[in-house]
Amino acid sequence: MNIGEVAIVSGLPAKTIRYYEDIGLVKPLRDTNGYRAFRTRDAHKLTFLGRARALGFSIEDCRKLLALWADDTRASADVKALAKDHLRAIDDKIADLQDMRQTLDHLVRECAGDHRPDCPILQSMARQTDMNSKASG
Amino acid sequence: MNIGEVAIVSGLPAKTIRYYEDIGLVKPLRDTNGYRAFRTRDAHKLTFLGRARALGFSIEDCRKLLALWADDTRASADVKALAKDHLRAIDDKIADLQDMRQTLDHLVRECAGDHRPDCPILQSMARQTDMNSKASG
DNA sequence: GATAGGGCTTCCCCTTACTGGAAGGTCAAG
DNA sequence: CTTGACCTTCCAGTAAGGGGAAGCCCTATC
Repeated sequence: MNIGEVAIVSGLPAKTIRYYEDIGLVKPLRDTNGYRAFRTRDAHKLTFLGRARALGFSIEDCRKLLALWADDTRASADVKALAKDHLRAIDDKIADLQDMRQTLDHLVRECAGDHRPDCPILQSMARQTDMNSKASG
Repeated sequence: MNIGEVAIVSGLPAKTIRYYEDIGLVKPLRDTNGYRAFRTRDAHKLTFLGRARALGFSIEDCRKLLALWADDTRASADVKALAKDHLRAIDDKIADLQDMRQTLDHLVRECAGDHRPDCPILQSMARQTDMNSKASG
């Protein structure tokens, strides 16, 4: 399979596949003309990578997952630990975003959104703390 | 104020403040020794930037917000529009993360997490579609 | 055989928003 | 005069690719 075909099969852009080769995630063969020659298992690996990335795993996590996948003697506990760590990271991100969301949503609701310059959103971001107002320049 | 002091006052790392000068967000004066000399309004600007960034606004959005903040004739509608766009972007991100979270959480619950190699997490990421299984290498 | 086109190759720069570090100037204290 | 904390600039790197140039390869068509 050439890169174009494996791109269709795996659902990944050719650019991404070349990048994955660069960083050692896949090692396709080469035809005599220099073209990459992907085997079926390379395609499967790329599909795997696409799924793992879609679940938000980092490239380095994907590298570990691939190693576990390839290891018939793996313990599912190791995979689960990776997944749970990632789940926690996702939860943290969601919490951060929800904090932002709440603050911003509140400000948006407070803002009249008319032709006048008065704006609680700007006021909130400009409000100086005591610490700041003490500093004179 | 030197950069160290304004870093404390604004809560931003000195490195970040230099970067903000590089990209034109703040324009501190210079002392004869070459040190940056921040005025009170520079410090306020940096605090504003820190707040806006904490709400997740991009640097380019921050640039627009600063311009609106500086413009006494602004319409609060313009600020509100920016904020609402950003709120939508946040909502999209949260939705994406929650999708990931749900899938991953499901897989984690399915996985025994023991010494055996059988792992629904890996299986899920490795599962080939019909399209894929048709491709032979 | 020449040509057109599409696919493939490598290479380098660009993105976001900084962070780390090296090499060196400046300032106040002892 | 030295020490140490501050400041300066510049270079490189981060995550995960995307864009695009310059050029080779392959097939079809004339």
